[in-house]
Amino acid sequence: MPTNSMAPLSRKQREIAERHTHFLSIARTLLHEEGFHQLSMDRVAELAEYSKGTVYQHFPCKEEMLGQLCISAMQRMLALGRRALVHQGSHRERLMAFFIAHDVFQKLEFNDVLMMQNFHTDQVLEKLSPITRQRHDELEGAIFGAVKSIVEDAMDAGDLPRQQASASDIVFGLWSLTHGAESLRSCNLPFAELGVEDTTMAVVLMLEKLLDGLGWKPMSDSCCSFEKIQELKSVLFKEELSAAQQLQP
Amino acid sequence: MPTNSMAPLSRKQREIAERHTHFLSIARTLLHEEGFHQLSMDRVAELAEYSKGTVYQHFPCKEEMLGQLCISAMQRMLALGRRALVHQGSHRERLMAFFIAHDVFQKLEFNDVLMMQNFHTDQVLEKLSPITRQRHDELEGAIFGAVKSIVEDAMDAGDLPRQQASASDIVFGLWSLTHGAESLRSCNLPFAELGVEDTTMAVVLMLEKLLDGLGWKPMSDSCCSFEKIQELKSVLFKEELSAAQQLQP
DNA sequence: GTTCACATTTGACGTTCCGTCATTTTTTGA
DNA sequence: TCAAAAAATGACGGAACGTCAAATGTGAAC
Repeated sequence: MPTNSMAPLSRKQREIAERHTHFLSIARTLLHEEGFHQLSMDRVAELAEYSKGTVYQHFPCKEEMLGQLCISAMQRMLALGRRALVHQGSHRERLMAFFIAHDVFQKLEFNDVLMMQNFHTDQVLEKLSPITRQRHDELEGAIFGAVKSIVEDAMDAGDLPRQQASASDIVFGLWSLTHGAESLRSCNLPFAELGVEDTTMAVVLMLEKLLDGLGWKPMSDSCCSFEKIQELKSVLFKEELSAAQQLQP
Repeated sequence: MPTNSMAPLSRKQREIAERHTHFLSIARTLLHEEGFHQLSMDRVAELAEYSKGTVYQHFPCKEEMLGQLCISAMQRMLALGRRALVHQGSHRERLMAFFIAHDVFQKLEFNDVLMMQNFHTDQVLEKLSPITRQRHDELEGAIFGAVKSIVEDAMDAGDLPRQQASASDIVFGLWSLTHGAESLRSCNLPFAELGVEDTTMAVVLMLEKLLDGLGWKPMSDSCCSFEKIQELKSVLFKEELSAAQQLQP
Protein backbone atom coordinates (compact mmCIF):
# COMPACT_ATOMS: atom_id res chain seq x y z
CA MET A 1 0.00 0.00 0.00
CA PRO A 2 2.15 2.86 -1.19
CA THR A 3 -0.09 5.53 0.25
CA ASN A 4 1.45 8.78 1.30
CA SER A 5 0.36 9.48 4.86
CA MET A 6 0.60 13.21 4.31
CA ALA A 7 -1.82 13.06 1.39
CA PRO A 8 -4.56 10.52 1.94
CA LEU A 9 -6.46 11.91 -1.06
CA SER A 10 -3.57 11.27 -3.36
CA ARG A 11 -4.84 8.05 -4.92
CA LYS A 12 -8.20 9.56 -5.71
CA GLN A 13 -6.59 12.65 -7.04
CA ARG A 14 -4.39 10.55 -9.27
CA GLU A 15 -7.44 8.74 -10.58
CA ILE A 16 -9.10 12.04 -11.34
CA ALA A 17 -6.04 13.37 -13.10
CA GLU A 18 -5.80 10.19 -15.14
CA ARG A 19 -9.42 10.44 -16.17
CA HIS A 20 -8.89 14.04 -17.08
CA THR A 21 -6.19 13.17 -19.57
CA HIS A 22 -8.26 10.21 -20.70
CA PHE A 23 -11.15 12.49 -21.58
CA LEU A 24 -8.80 14.79 -23.46
CA SER A 25 -7.29 11.89 -25.32
CA ILE A 26 -10.73 10.58 -26.28
CA ALA A 27 -11.63 14.05 -27.51
CA ARG A 28 -8.50 14.22 -29.60
CA THR A 29 -9.11 10.80 -31.09
CA LEU A 30 -12.62 11.86 -32.01
CA LEU A 31 -11.17 14.97 -33.58
CA HIS A 32 -8.82 12.94 -35.73
CA GLU A 33 -11.20 10.15 -36.67
CA GLU A 34 -14.37 12.08 -37.28
CA GLY A 35 -13.47 15.74 -37.56
CA PHE A 36 -14.22 18.83 -35.55
CA HIS A 37 -17.98 18.93 -36.01
CA GLN A 38 -18.38 15.44 -34.51
CA LEU A 39 -16.64 16.50 -31.32
CA SER A 40 -19.41 16.79 -28.72
CA MET A 41 -19.46 16.42 -24.98
CA ASP A 42 -22.04 13.63 -25.18
CA ARG A 43 -19.86 11.73 -27.59
CA VAL A 44 -16.78 12.08 -25.40
CA ALA A 45 -18.75 10.83 -22.40
CA GLU A 46 -20.11 7.90 -24.37
CA LEU A 47 -16.72 6.84 -25.75
CA ALA A 48 -15.10 7.23 -22.33
CA GLU A 49 -17.92 5.15 -20.82
CA TYR A 50 -18.73 7.77 -18.26
CA SER A 51 -21.82 9.89 -17.87
CA LYS A 52 -22.00 13.39 -19.14
CA GLY A 53 -22.20 14.79 -15.65
CA THR A 54 -18.80 13.32 -14.84
CA VAL A 55 -17.28 14.90 -17.91
CA TYR A 56 -18.73 18.20 -16.78
CA GLN A 57 -16.97 17.82 -13.46
CA HIS A 58 -13.71 18.02 -15.34
CA PHE A 59 -14.63 20.76 -17.78
CA PRO A 60 -17.09 23.50 -16.81
CA CYS A 61 -17.98 23.96 -20.48
CA LYS A 62 -17.10 22.75 -23.92
CA GLU A 63 -14.87 25.74 -24.55
CA GLU A 64 -12.74 24.77 -21.59
CA MET A 65 -12.15 21.33 -23.06
CA LEU A 66 -11.34 22.81 -26.45
CA GLY A 67 -9.04 25.26 -24.74
CA GLN A 68 -7.11 22.49 -23.06
CA LEU A 69 -6.88 20.58 -26.33
CA CYS A 70 -5.66 23.77 -27.90
CA ILE A 71 -3.03 24.23 -25.22
CA SER A 72 -1.67 20.74 -25.67
CA ALA A 73 -1.50 21.29 -29.43
CA MET A 74 0.39 24.53 -28.88
CA GLN A 75 2.80 22.70 -26.61
CA ARG A 76 3.49 20.13 -29.29
CA MET A 77 3.98 22.94 -31.78
CA LEU A 78 6.38 24.72 -29.45
CA ALA A 79 8.29 21.48 -28.95
CA LEU A 80 8.84 21.27 -32.70
CA GLY A 81 9.76 24.93 -32.79
CA ARG A 82 12.38 24.55 -30.08
CA ARG A 83 14.29 22.19 -32.32
CA ALA A 84 14.59 25.07 -34.74
CA LEU A 85 15.81 27.37 -31.99
CA VAL A 86 18.77 25.17 -31.07
CA HIS A 87 19.65 24.47 -34.68
CA GLN A 88 23.21 25.39 -35.58
CA GLY A 89 23.26 27.94 -38.33
CA SER A 90 22.68 31.60 -39.10
CA HIS A 91 19.87 33.45 -37.36
CA ARG A 92 18.08 33.62 -40.63
CA GLU A 93 18.31 29.86 -41.02
CA ARG A 94 16.92 29.38 -37.54
CA LEU A 95 13.98 31.59 -38.37
CA MET A 96 13.24 29.66 -41.53
CA ALA A 97 13.52 26.47 -39.54
CA PHE A 98 10.91 27.76 -37.13
CA PHE A 99 8.61 28.45 -40.03
CA ILE A 100 9.18 24.96 -41.39
CA ALA A 101 8.34 23.54 -37.99
CA HIS A 102 5.04 25.34 -38.22
CA ASP A 103 4.41 23.96 -41.66
CA VAL A 104 5.33 20.41 -40.71
CA PHE A 105 3.04 20.67 -37.72
CA GLN A 106 0.10 21.62 -39.87
CA LYS A 107 0.73 18.70 -42.20
CA LEU A 108 1.12 16.35 -39.28
CA GLU A 109 -1.78 17.45 -37.10
CA PHE A 110 -4.16 18.93 -39.59
CA ASN A 111 -7.27 18.38 -37.52
CA ASP A 112 -5.77 19.93 -34.43
CA VAL A 113 -4.84 23.01 -36.42
CA LEU A 114 -8.36 23.17 -37.77
CA MET A 115 -9.68 22.92 -34.23
CA MET A 116 -7.42 25.74 -33.12
CA GLN A 117 -8.70 27.91 -35.92
CA ASN A 118 -12.29 27.23 -34.96
CA PHE A 119 -11.30 27.88 -31.41
CA HIS A 120 -9.81 31.26 -32.17
CA THR A 121 -12.72 32.56 -34.20
CA ASP A 122 -15.73 33.78 -32.27
CA GLN A 123 -15.47 34.71 -28.62
CA VAL A 124 -14.33 31.33 -27.31
CA LEU A 125 -11.30 32.72 -25.50
CA GLU A 126 -13.61 34.76 -23.31
CA LYS A 127 -15.37 31.68 -21.93
CA LEU A 128 -12.19 30.01 -20.73
CA SER A 129 -11.39 29.64 -17.05
CA PRO A 130 -8.85 32.25 -15.94
CA ILE A 131 -6.16 29.64 -15.40
CA THR A 132 -6.57 28.09 -18.81
CA ARG A 133 -6.80 31.50 -20.42
CA GLN A 134 -3.57 32.47 -18.73
CA ARG A 135 -1.84 29.27 -19.76
CA HIS A 136 -3.01 29.87 -23.30
CA ASP A 137 -1.72 33.42 -23.35
CA GLU A 138 1.56 32.31 -21.84
CA LEU A 139 2.04 29.73 -24.55
CA GLU A 140 1.12 32.22 -27.23
CA GLY A 141 3.66 34.51 -25.62
CA ALA A 142 6.25 31.74 -25.49
CA ILE A 143 5.91 31.06 -29.21
CA PHE A 144 5.94 34.78 -29.96
CA GLY A 145 8.92 35.19 -27.68
CA ALA A 146 10.81 32.36 -29.31
CA VAL A 147 10.60 34.05 -32.68
CA LYS A 148 11.29 37.44 -31.16
CA SER A 149 14.45 36.13 -29.56
CA ILE A 150 15.73 35.04 -32.97
CA VAL A 151 14.96 38.47 -34.37
CA GLU A 152 16.66 40.25 -31.49
CA ASP A 153 19.68 37.99 -31.62
CA ALA A 154 19.99 38.76 -35.30
CA MET A 155 19.82 42.47 -34.54
CA ASP A 156 22.43 42.17 -31.81
CA ALA A 157 24.70 40.18 -34.09
CA GLY A 158 24.36 42.79 -36.81
CA ASP A 159 22.69 40.42 -39.27
CA LEU A 160 19.52 42.46 -39.15
CA PRO A 161 19.67 46.28 -39.11
CA ARG A 162 17.56 48.05 -36.51
CA GLN A 163 14.79 50.00 -38.16
CA GLN A 164 11.46 51.71 -37.86
CA ALA A 165 9.71 48.41 -37.26
CA SER A 166 10.40 46.99 -33.81
CA ALA A 167 11.30 43.34 -33.28
CA SER A 168 7.71 42.81 -32.14
CA ASP A 169 6.35 44.39 -35.29
CA ILE A 170 8.46 42.05 -37.35
CA VAL A 171 7.33 39.01 -35.41
CA PHE A 172 3.73 40.10 -35.81
CA GLY A 173 4.24 40.35 -39.56
CA LEU A 174 5.79 36.90 -39.78
CA TRP A 175 3.04 35.50 -37.62
CA SER A 176 0.37 37.06 -39.82
CA LEU A 177 1.96 35.66 -42.94
CA THR A 178 2.21 32.09 -41.71
CA HIS A 179 -1.07 32.12 -39.84
CA GLY A 180 -2.85 33.60 -42.85
CA ALA A 181 -1.43 30.99 -45.18
CA GLU A 182 -2.41 28.23 -42.79
CA SER A 183 -5.91 29.61 -42.52
CA LEU A 184 -6.36 30.01 -46.26
CA ARG A 185 -4.98 26.57 -46.93
CA SER A 186 -7.42 24.89 -44.60
CA CYS A 187 -10.52 26.03 -46.44
CA ASN A 188 -9.88 24.27 -49.72
CA LEU A 189 -10.09 27.22 -52.04
CA PRO A 190 -9.23 26.44 -55.67
CA PHE A 191 -5.67 27.76 -55.51
CA ALA A 192 -4.56 25.79 -58.54
CA GLU A 193 -7.12 27.62 -60.65
CA LEU A 194 -5.79 30.90 -59.34
CA GLY A 195 -2.33 29.94 -60.47
CA VAL A 196 -0.80 29.01 -57.10
CA GLU A 197 0.64 25.54 -57.45
CA ASP A 198 2.25 25.06 -54.08
CA THR A 199 1.11 27.33 -51.28
CA THR A 200 3.94 26.32 -48.98
CA MET A 201 6.52 27.22 -51.60
CA ALA A 202 4.79 30.53 -52.27
CA VAL A 203 4.96 31.41 -48.59
CA VAL A 204 8.59 30.35 -48.33
CA LEU A 205 9.48 32.57 -51.26
CA MET A 206 7.60 35.53 -49.82
CA LEU A 207 9.16 34.99 -46.43
CA GLU A 208 12.60 35.08 -48.01
CA LYS A 209 11.73 38.27 -49.85
CA LEU A 210 10.41 39.85 -46.70
CA LEU A 211 13.63 39.03 -44.88
CA ASP A 212 15.60 40.42 -47.83
CA GLY A 213 13.53 43.60 -47.66
CA LEU A 214 14.37 43.91 -43.98
CA GLY A 215 18.03 43.65 -44.94
CA TRP A 216 18.46 40.43 -43.02
CA LYS A 217 21.80 38.87 -43.95
CA PRO A 218 22.75 36.58 -45.51
CA MET A 219 20.44 37.63 -48.36
CA SER A 220 18.74 34.83 -50.23
CA ASP A 221 20.39 33.70 -53.44
CA SER A 222 17.11 33.22 -55.20
CA CYS A 223 18.31 29.92 -56.67
CA CYS A 224 19.29 27.92 -53.62
CA SER A 225 16.54 28.86 -51.16
CA PHE A 226 14.46 25.88 -52.04
CA GLU A 227 17.26 23.39 -51.54
CA LYS A 228 18.17 24.90 -48.21
CA ILE A 229 14.58 24.50 -47.08
CA GLN A 230 14.56 20.86 -48.10
CA GLU A 231 17.81 20.33 -46.27
CA LEU A 232 16.49 21.93 -43.09
CA LYS A 233 13.37 19.85 -43.32
CA SER A 234 15.18 16.56 -43.61
CA VAL A 235 17.71 17.41 -40.91
CA LEU A 236 15.27 18.66 -38.30
CA PHE A 237 12.03 16.85 -38.92
CA LYS A 238 12.99 13.57 -40.50
CA GLU A 239 10.75 11.25 -38.55
CA GLU A 240 7.79 13.63 -38.55
CA LEU A 241 7.93 13.92 -42.32
CA SER A 242 8.02 10.18 -42.82
CA ALA A 243 5.04 9.91 -40.49
CA ALA A 244 3.26 12.55 -42.56
CA GLN A 245 3.99 10.65 -45.75
CA GLN A 246 2.51 7.52 -44.27
CA LEU A 247 -0.65 9.48 -43.59
CA GLN A 248 -0.92 10.93 -47.07
CA PRO A 249 1.28 9.13 -49.59
CA MET B 1 -51.87 48.28 -63.52
CA PRO B 2 -48.40 47.98 -64.92
CA THR B 3 -48.53 44.23 -65.27
CA ASN B 4 -46.45 42.65 -67.99
CA SER B 5 -48.77 40.40 -70.03
CA MET B 6 -45.86 38.21 -71.06
CA ALA B 7 -44.98 37.34 -67.48
CA PRO B 8 -48.03 36.76 -65.32
CA LEU B 9 -45.83 35.37 -62.55
CA SER B 10 -43.76 38.47 -62.48
CA ARG B 11 -45.47 40.17 -59.56
CA LYS B 12 -45.21 37.09 -57.39
CA GLN B 13 -41.62 36.59 -58.39
CA ARG B 14 -40.88 40.17 -57.53
CA GLU B 15 -42.44 39.69 -54.13
CA ILE B 16 -40.31 36.63 -53.53
CA ALA B 17 -37.15 38.41 -54.62
CA GLU B 18 -37.98 41.30 -52.33
CA ARG B 19 -38.54 39.02 -49.40
CA HIS B 20 -35.28 37.28 -50.16
CA THR B 21 -33.33 40.50 -49.82
CA HIS B 22 -35.46 41.41 -46.83
CA PHE B 23 -34.43 38.23 -45.05
CA LEU B 24 -30.79 38.91 -45.86
CA SER B 25 -31.07 42.44 -44.60
CA ILE B 26 -32.67 41.27 -41.37
CA ALA B 27 -29.87 38.76 -40.96
CA ARG B 28 -27.27 41.44 -41.47
CA THR B 29 -28.95 43.77 -38.99
CA LEU B 30 -28.98 40.97 -36.46
CA LEU B 31 -25.31 40.40 -37.15
CA HIS B 32 -24.49 44.02 -36.47
CA GLU B 33 -26.72 44.56 -33.48
CA GLU B 34 -26.23 41.31 -31.62
CA GLY B 35 -23.19 39.59 -33.10
CA PHE B 36 -22.59 36.40 -34.97
CA HIS B 37 -23.66 33.92 -32.32
CA GLN B 38 -27.14 35.48 -32.11
CA LEU B 39 -27.73 34.95 -35.81
CA SER B 40 -30.19 32.03 -36.00
CA MET B 41 -32.78 31.04 -38.56
CA ASP B 42 -35.55 31.19 -35.94
CA ARG B 43 -34.54 34.70 -35.02
CA VAL B 44 -34.49 35.87 -38.63
CA ALA B 45 -37.94 34.37 -39.20
CA GLU B 46 -39.25 36.03 -36.05
CA LEU B 47 -37.87 39.47 -36.88
CA ALA B 48 -39.08 39.23 -40.48
CA GLU B 49 -42.51 38.17 -39.18
CA TYR B 50 -42.61 35.05 -41.29
CA SER B 51 -42.56 31.45 -40.24
CA LYS B 52 -39.40 29.43 -40.25
CA GLY B 53 -40.68 27.25 -43.08
CA THR B 54 -40.89 30.26 -45.35
CA VAL B 55 -37.34 31.25 -44.57
CA TYR B 56 -36.28 27.73 -45.45
CA GLN B 57 -37.89 28.10 -48.85
CA HIS B 58 -35.40 30.83 -49.59
CA PHE B 59 -32.35 29.19 -48.07
CA PRO B 60 -32.00 25.40 -48.04
CA CYS B 61 -29.77 25.66 -44.99
CA LYS B 62 -28.16 28.18 -42.71
CA GLU B 63 -24.87 27.90 -44.54
CA GLU B 64 -26.55 29.04 -47.72
CA MET B 65 -27.80 32.18 -46.01
CA LEU B 66 -24.38 32.84 -44.53
CA GLY B 67 -22.88 32.24 -47.94
CA GLN B 68 -25.08 34.88 -49.52
CA LEU B 69 -24.28 37.34 -46.73
CA CYS B 70 -20.66 36.56 -47.33
CA ILE B 71 -20.98 37.21 -51.04
CA SER B 72 -22.58 40.58 -50.51
CA ALA B 73 -19.82 41.52 -48.07
CA MET B 74 -17.21 40.48 -50.61
CA GLN B 75 -18.93 42.64 -53.22
CA ARG B 76 -18.76 45.64 -50.94
CA MET B 77 -15.11 44.90 -50.28
CA LEU B 78 -14.41 44.63 -53.98
CA ALA B 79 -16.20 47.94 -54.57
CA LEU B 80 -13.82 49.61 -52.13
CA GLY B 81 -10.90 47.83 -53.73
CA ARG B 82 -11.82 49.05 -57.22
CA ARG B 83 -11.29 52.60 -56.07
CA ALA B 84 -7.71 51.66 -55.35
CA LEU B 85 -7.38 50.11 -58.81
CA VAL B 86 -8.31 53.30 -60.64
CA HIS B 87 -6.21 55.46 -58.38
CA GLN B 88 -3.65 57.57 -60.20
CA GLY B 89 -0.17 56.76 -59.02
CA SER B 90 2.57 54.18 -59.21
CA HIS B 91 1.68 50.50 -59.29
CA ARG B 92 3.11 50.18 -55.87
CA GLU B 93 0.89 52.94 -54.58
CA ARG B 94 -2.13 51.25 -56.09
CA LEU B 95 -1.25 48.02 -54.33
CA MET B 96 -0.88 49.77 -51.01
CA ALA B 97 -4.20 51.49 -51.65
CA PHE B 98 -5.82 48.10 -52.16
CA PHE B 99 -4.46 46.95 -48.84
CA ILE B 100 -5.76 50.08 -47.17
CA ALA B 101 -9.17 49.41 -48.67
CA HIS B 102 -9.07 46.03 -47.00
CA ASP B 103 -8.13 47.57 -43.73
CA VAL B 104 -10.80 50.27 -43.90
CA PHE B 105 -13.34 47.61 -44.74
CA GLN B 106 -12.51 45.64 -41.63
CA LYS B 107 -12.82 48.71 -39.45
CA LEU B 108 -16.10 49.64 -41.10
CA GLU B 109 -17.79 46.26 -41.19
CA PHE B 110 -16.17 44.41 -38.37
CA ASN B 111 -19.02 42.01 -37.75
CA ASP B 112 -19.28 41.05 -41.39
CA VAL B 113 -15.59 40.28 -41.47
CA LEU B 114 -16.00 38.20 -38.34
CA MET B 115 -18.86 36.37 -40.01
CA MET B 116 -16.73 35.69 -43.06
CA GLN B 117 -14.01 34.24 -40.88
CA ASN B 118 -16.44 31.95 -39.15
CA PHE B 119 -17.82 31.07 -42.52
CA HIS B 120 -14.45 30.10 -43.91
CA THR B 121 -13.43 27.86 -41.05
CA ASP B 122 -14.89 24.41 -40.89
CA GLN B 123 -16.40 22.83 -44.00
CA VAL B 124 -19.10 25.42 -44.61
CA LEU B 125 -18.13 26.02 -48.22
CA GLU B 126 -18.97 22.41 -49.00
CA LYS B 127 -22.60 22.81 -47.97
CA LEU B 128 -23.28 25.71 -50.30
CA SER B 129 -25.50 25.34 -53.35
CA PRO B 130 -23.41 25.02 -56.53
CA ILE B 131 -24.53 28.43 -57.79
CA THR B 132 -23.63 30.23 -54.61
CA ARG B 133 -20.39 28.32 -54.34
CA GLN B 134 -19.55 29.36 -57.87
CA ARG B 135 -20.44 32.99 -57.23
CA HIS B 136 -18.27 32.88 -54.13
CA ASP B 137 -15.34 31.44 -56.00
CA GLU B 138 -15.78 33.96 -58.79
CA LEU B 139 -15.68 36.83 -56.34
CA GLU B 140 -12.68 35.38 -54.59
CA GLY B 141 -11.15 35.11 -58.04
CA ALA B 142 -12.11 38.68 -58.89
CA ILE B 143 -10.40 40.05 -55.79
CA PHE B 144 -7.38 37.83 -56.39
CA GLY B 145 -7.36 38.90 -60.03
CA ALA B 146 -7.55 42.57 -59.16
CA VAL B 147 -4.40 42.34 -57.10
CA LYS B 148 -2.75 40.09 -59.64
CA SER B 149 -3.40 42.63 -62.38
CA ILE B 150 -1.55 45.27 -60.39
CA VAL B 151 1.37 42.90 -59.92
CA GLU B 152 1.45 41.99 -63.60
CA ASP B 153 1.17 45.59 -64.70
CA ALA B 154 4.07 46.43 -62.46
CA MET B 155 6.09 43.60 -64.03
CA ASP B 156 5.20 44.76 -67.54
CA ALA B 157 6.12 48.33 -66.68
CA GLY B 158 9.47 47.20 -65.32
CA ASP B 159 8.73 48.39 -61.77
CA LEU B 160 8.82 44.82 -60.50
CA PRO B 161 11.46 42.40 -61.79
CA ARG B 162 10.25 38.97 -62.90
CA GLN B 163 11.53 36.30 -60.59
CA GLN B 164 11.22 32.80 -59.24
CA ALA B 165 7.91 33.59 -57.60
CA SER B 166 5.08 33.97 -60.09
CA ALA B 167 2.62 36.84 -59.92
CA SER B 168 0.14 34.40 -58.37
CA ASP B 169 2.65 33.37 -55.73
CA ILE B 170 3.15 37.00 -54.84
CA VAL B 171 -0.58 37.65 -54.60
CA PHE B 172 -0.97 34.60 -52.40
CA GLY B 173 1.72 35.93 -50.11
CA LEU B 174 0.10 39.35 -49.86
CA TRP B 175 -3.26 37.72 -49.27
CA SER B 176 -1.85 35.55 -46.49
CA LEU B 177 -0.26 38.51 -44.80
CA THR B 178 -3.38 40.68 -44.76
CA HIS B 179 -5.79 37.84 -44.07
CA GLY B 180 -3.61 36.57 -41.26
CA ALA B 181 -3.39 39.98 -39.66
CA GLU B 182 -7.14 40.40 -39.94
CA SER B 183 -7.72 37.02 -38.39
CA LEU B 184 -5.30 37.57 -35.52
CA ARG B 185 -6.69 41.01 -34.84
CA SER B 186 -10.23 39.74 -34.50
CA CYS B 187 -9.48 37.40 -31.62
CA ASN B 188 -8.43 40.02 -29.07
CA LEU B 189 -5.06 38.64 -28.18
CA PRO B 190 -3.00 40.84 -25.84
CA PHE B 191 -0.83 42.36 -28.57
CA ALA B 192 0.13 45.34 -26.48
CA GLU B 193 1.69 43.02 -23.91
CA LEU B 194 3.65 41.35 -26.69
CA GLY B 195 5.03 44.71 -27.74
CA VAL B 196 2.89 45.34 -30.82
CA GLU B 197 1.31 48.75 -30.40
CA ASP B 198 -0.50 49.13 -33.69
CA THR B 199 -1.13 46.02 -35.70
CA THR B 200 -2.14 47.91 -38.81
CA MET B 201 1.09 49.88 -38.80
CA ALA B 202 3.09 46.69 -38.24
CA VAL B 203 1.47 45.11 -41.28
CA VAL B 204 2.00 48.22 -43.40
CA LEU B 205 5.67 48.25 -42.51
CA MET B 206 6.07 44.55 -43.28
CA LEU B 207 4.20 44.95 -46.53
CA GLU B 208 6.58 47.72 -47.56
CA LYS B 209 9.56 45.59 -46.66
CA LEU B 210 8.17 42.66 -48.60
CA LEU B 211 7.73 44.84 -51.68
CA ASP B 212 11.26 46.18 -51.17
CA GLY B 213 12.53 42.61 -50.99
CA LEU B 214 10.79 41.85 -54.28
CA GLY B 215 12.62 44.80 -55.77
CA TRP B 216 9.39 46.66 -56.47
CA LYS B 217 10.21 50.26 -57.37
CA PRO B 218 9.99 52.88 -56.11
CA MET B 219 11.58 51.48 -52.96
CA SER B 220 10.17 52.76 -49.69
CA ASP B 221 12.03 55.60 -48.05
CA SER B 222 11.54 54.26 -44.60
CA CYS B 223 10.67 57.70 -43.29
CA CYS B 224 7.75 58.73 -45.49
CA SER B 225 5.83 55.48 -45.84
CA PHE B 226 3.51 56.31 -43.00
CA GLU B 227 2.58 59.72 -44.36
CA LYS B 228 1.91 58.32 -47.80
CA ILE B 229 -0.46 55.80 -46.27
CA GLN B 230 -2.34 58.52 -44.40
CA GLU B 231 -2.58 60.53 -47.58
CA LEU B 232 -3.93 57.60 -49.56
CA LYS B 233 -6.45 56.92 -46.82
CA SER B 234 -7.80 60.43 -46.74
CA VAL B 235 -7.92 60.77 -50.52
CA LEU B 236 -9.63 57.47 -51.27
CA PHE B 237 -11.75 56.65 -48.27
CA LYS B 238 -12.62 59.96 -46.73
CA GLU B 239 -16.28 59.38 -46.04
CA GLU B 240 -15.81 55.78 -44.94
CA LEU B 241 -13.24 56.84 -42.39
CA SER B 242 -15.43 59.54 -40.95
CA ALA B 243 -18.23 56.97 -40.71
CA ALA B 244 -15.83 54.65 -38.89
CA GLN B 245 -14.87 57.38 -36.48
CA GLN B 246 -18.50 57.98 -35.69
CA LEU B 247 -18.78 54.31 -34.81
CA GLN B 248 -15.74 54.24 -32.57
CA PRO B 249 -14.50 57.70 -31.64
C1' DG C 1 -70.20 33.19 -57.60
C1' DT C 2 -68.71 28.61 -56.71
C1' DT C 3 -65.47 25.09 -56.92
C1' DC C 4 -61.36 22.80 -57.31
C1' DA C 5 -56.49 22.09 -58.20
C1' DC C 6 -52.33 23.99 -57.18
C1' DA C 7 -49.06 26.95 -54.59
C1' DT C 8 -47.68 28.91 -50.36
C1' DT C 9 -47.35 29.30 -45.53
C1' DT C 10 -47.32 27.57 -41.11
C1' DG C 11 -45.71 25.83 -36.69
C1' DA C 12 -45.51 21.49 -34.30
C1' DC C 13 -42.27 17.92 -34.35
C1' DG C 14 -37.89 15.13 -34.48
C1' DT C 15 -33.15 15.54 -33.57
C1' DT C 16 -28.82 17.05 -31.72
C1' DC C 17 -26.28 19.28 -28.49
C1' DC C 18 -25.18 22.11 -24.36
C1' DG C 19 -25.38 22.47 -19.59
C1' DT C 20 -28.02 21.53 -14.85
C1' DC C 21 -29.36 19.16 -10.82
C1' DA C 22 -32.08 16.02 -7.94
C1' DT C 23 -31.38 11.32 -7.12
C1' DT C 24 -28.65 7.31 -6.59
C1' DT C 25 -24.40 5.02 -5.80
C1' DT C 26 -19.90 4.73 -3.86
C1' DT C 27 -16.42 5.91 -0.62
C1' DT C 28 -14.80 7.30 3.72
C1' DG C 29 -14.06 7.43 8.50
C1' DA C 30 -15.82 6.71 13.09
C1' DT D 1 -21.53 -1.61 10.75
C1' DC D 2 -23.38 2.64 9.52
C1' DA D 3 -24.06 7.46 8.60
C1' DA D 4 -22.19 11.41 6.37
C1' DA D 5 -19.64 13.16 2.56
C1' DA D 6 -18.24 12.71 -2.17
C1' DA D 7 -18.96 11.28 -6.72
C1' DA D 8 -21.58 9.55 -10.64
C1' DT D 9 -25.71 9.39 -13.16
C1' DG D 10 -29.07 10.43 -16.67
C1' DA D 11 -33.48 12.69 -17.04
C1' DC D 12 -34.54 17.24 -17.97
C1' DG D 13 -34.78 22.14 -19.86
C1' DG D 14 -33.57 24.98 -23.52
C1' DA D 15 -31.80 26.45 -27.93
C1' DA D 16 -31.04 25.64 -32.57
C1' DC D 17 -31.40 23.18 -37.17
C1' DG D 18 -34.17 21.30 -40.48
C1' DT D 19 -38.81 18.59 -41.97
C1' DC D 20 -43.42 17.91 -43.26
C1' DA D 21 -48.39 17.20 -42.93
C1' DA D 22 -51.94 20.23 -42.46
C1' DA D 23 -53.95 24.80 -43.07
C1' DT D 24 -54.43 28.69 -45.77
C1' DG D 25 -54.38 31.39 -49.92
C1' DT D 26 -54.69 31.93 -55.12
C1' DG D 27 -56.16 31.67 -59.63
C1' DA D 28 -58.64 29.60 -63.28
C1' DA D 29 -62.60 27.20 -65.16
C1' DC D 30 -67.33 26.85 -65.33
